[in-house]
Amino acid sequence: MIDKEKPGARRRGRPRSFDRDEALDRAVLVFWEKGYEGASIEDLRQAMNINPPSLYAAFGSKRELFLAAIDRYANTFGSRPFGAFCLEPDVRDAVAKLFETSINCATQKGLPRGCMIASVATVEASRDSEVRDKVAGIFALTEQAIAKHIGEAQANGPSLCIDDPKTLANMVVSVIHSIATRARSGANPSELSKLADNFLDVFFPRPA
Amino acid sequence: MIDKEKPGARRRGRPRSFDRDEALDRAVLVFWEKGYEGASIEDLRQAMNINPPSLYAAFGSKRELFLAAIDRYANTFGSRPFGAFCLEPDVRDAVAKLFETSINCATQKGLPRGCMIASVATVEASRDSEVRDKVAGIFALTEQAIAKHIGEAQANGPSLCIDDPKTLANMVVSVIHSIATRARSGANPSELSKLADNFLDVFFPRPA
DNA sequence: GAATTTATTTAGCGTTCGATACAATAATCA
DNA sequence: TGATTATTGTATCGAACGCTAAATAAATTC
Repeated sequence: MIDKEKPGARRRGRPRSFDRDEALDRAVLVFWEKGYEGASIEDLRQAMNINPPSLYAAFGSKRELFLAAIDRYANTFGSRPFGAFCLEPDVRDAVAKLFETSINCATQKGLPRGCMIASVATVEASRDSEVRDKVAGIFALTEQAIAKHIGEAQANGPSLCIDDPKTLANMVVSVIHSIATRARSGANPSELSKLADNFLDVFFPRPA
Repeated sequence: MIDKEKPGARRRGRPRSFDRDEALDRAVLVFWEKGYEGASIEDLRQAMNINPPSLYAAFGSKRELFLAAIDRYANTFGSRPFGAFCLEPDVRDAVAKLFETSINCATQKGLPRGCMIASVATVEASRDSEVRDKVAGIFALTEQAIAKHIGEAQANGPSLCIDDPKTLANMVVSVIHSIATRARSGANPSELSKLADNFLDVFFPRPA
């Protein structure tokens, strides 16, 4: 199922008239907004601006398109908060930035609410073990990466109230889960920021 | 749309051959497992053990059945953790019990994973404002009720690291959101218990 | 008992679902 | 240039979708 497409070396046959990743980005938005079952092939092909045969030739099936869309989301929207997080050397600043960008992503105007993985894919995880393993893997990887950065930053900064980076990362991801859930159900950014600030004050208490 | 059925006073016409709430309980399980769009009328009527006309006569439409199922879930499975929470006079014990029962409910064998509201209804909240308002209302009510009990218990117990009950309740609900999300994606009870314990230690630090 | 009311069973409505057959098109390969 | 290979647009396919018409059954009302 791995696309061995090499950008440089041209392949035989009529070339594809659309960019695969660009079409996948459009599909991500549809799944993110409507959920897996709620998104029809007609919805998807319209957003992707292609016909069904092109969709099936490029992605195999609706389910495979969804699996690809999960990965695509993880590598685009999903990784933005983590990118911002890694740019901050101070642990508290980093987590604050992680929360802030997560809130922005989950409530951005013109985009679906919440998180495509935590909010949408998780529902399908109940019936599809491949989706479940993918989601669990993404959660685990994210948590590990956050723990790693926390551990590194911790070595160069002041001691924290939670000494184990893995434990702290686990809690930080939990907050993000709630941000996604609340954003999807209509919470506005200011509520979510207050939630994030409260957690920050508990995890990283300012010296009084 | 309110069912004015009075249990005592018999109504005219042929009586319903099934119990409405019992059928609704079966529908809850189907929606909880498969999601709104993933659950077909055929799935539902089979689980409810009735024919389509009976389903539509009793509940109106698939969407109205779903809305009724959300309320039903909130009043059955959804309220169990809160019930256990309220029975504990000590705040820390109460929150611990809340987490424990939430984990049990979200990972119980023979039942769907996660939370029907946080995991399933939230996805539909994106497209259906009535679902969104319902979910947001349930979240808000739960949080208020938790805050109230915390406030009352706080008056009779030791002071907490977070003085504002509303803030603490907000955080507690956030942890439950993550429990639901993780359980749906395959996390086992012991992982979730560790998560809960870590939060408890932060919210309610034991005197060292 | 006859009329009325409501729920049930059976069968199937029109629509949309995910997915494809087919012929035309556009590239590479020999 | 002709053969080969892959993608395209058009037009659907059979199945499943949400839902309902019609006739029958079981209760109350008069």
